[in-house]
Amino acid sequence: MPSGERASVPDRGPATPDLGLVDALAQLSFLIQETLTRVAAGHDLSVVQVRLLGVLRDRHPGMNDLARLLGLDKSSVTGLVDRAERRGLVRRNVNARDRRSYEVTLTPVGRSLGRRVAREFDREARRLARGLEPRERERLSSLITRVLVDEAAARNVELFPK
Amino acid sequence: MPSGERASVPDRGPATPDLGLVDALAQLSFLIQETLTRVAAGHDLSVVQVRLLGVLRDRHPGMNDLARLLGLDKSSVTGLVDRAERRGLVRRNVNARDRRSYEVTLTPVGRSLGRRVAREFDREARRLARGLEPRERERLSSLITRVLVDEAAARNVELFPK
DNA sequence: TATTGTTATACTCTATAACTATA
DNA sequence: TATAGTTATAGAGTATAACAATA
Repeated sequence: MPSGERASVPDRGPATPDLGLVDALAQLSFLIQETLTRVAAGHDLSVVQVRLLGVLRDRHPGMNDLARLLGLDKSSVTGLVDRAERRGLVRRNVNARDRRSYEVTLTPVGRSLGRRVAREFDREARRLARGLEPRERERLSSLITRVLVDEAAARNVELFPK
Repeated sequence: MPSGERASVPDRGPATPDLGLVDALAQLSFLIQETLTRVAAGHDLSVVQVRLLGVLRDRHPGMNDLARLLGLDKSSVTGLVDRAERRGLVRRNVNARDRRSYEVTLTPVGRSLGRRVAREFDREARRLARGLEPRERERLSSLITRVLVDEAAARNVELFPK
């Protein structure tokens, strides 16, 4: 049930409007995805290609593992890796122990491109929160982390790697 | 500059881990989009089709306006509306005043489908925040709204319709 | 001429089903 | 047989460029 409370800080001009939790979450997610899409596009990458670079940063999975990690069918990953390989961002290395499978790894170019995109996204995302006080940013980060931790637990997945 | 603050509330079991603002925002946006994708897919809709139904809820724009509202090229909107029209969700009505353009409107079926999807997404989104106290949900909603209000202002766009 | 919309074309992303090669 | 991966195919979604019709 949506409660009708107003914000407790009375120093925000007219009325401190609120979108409500659901609309706020939805619109925020579009804003973040749009930001990521824009940053990625600046390097001729799609969001899923950026995810691929991110997943490979500290892993060298096979195509099947990659499919699981990205939540895609393995046949989708074939094309994804094809295109990234054509651009010299990743490599399929033969796996000596199981000749059916590969080890997909980042090339130096892919790694550095991934880093650059991550850095830019970091900057843009912080820019979006520039209107919040440091304490508020902490609170926001903490509340969102709580939501993500709960969901990870519900899915029996670990949110914090290593 | 990334500040190194730890969470200030010391009452969460082991250590109150925090993803940091940027990762939290990114992962949250993927979680929300995944949720929306799943709900939409349950009705054989894509996220952009859901957005189309949403945009048409209280508007009857032309194809060009629609392109602007959705942030797409008008040629992309042609296919989008084609597919929705084929399914009986929207209609292209001739515009008597300008015979070059249409008025795109929801059919009753499209309107009711949009409502159903919105209701389901609402439920799922609330479910994601079920681990937060009511006061915390308010705070989260308020902080996100602040971010969105600031960004809307920066873009000179109005966030609250009507 | 300018605007509204479509068409032609091309590419990415995605899935399902059938296939190959290896285990 | 079971698993890892690819191929064939199909379709959504997107953009650019060229076009038609209307203003």
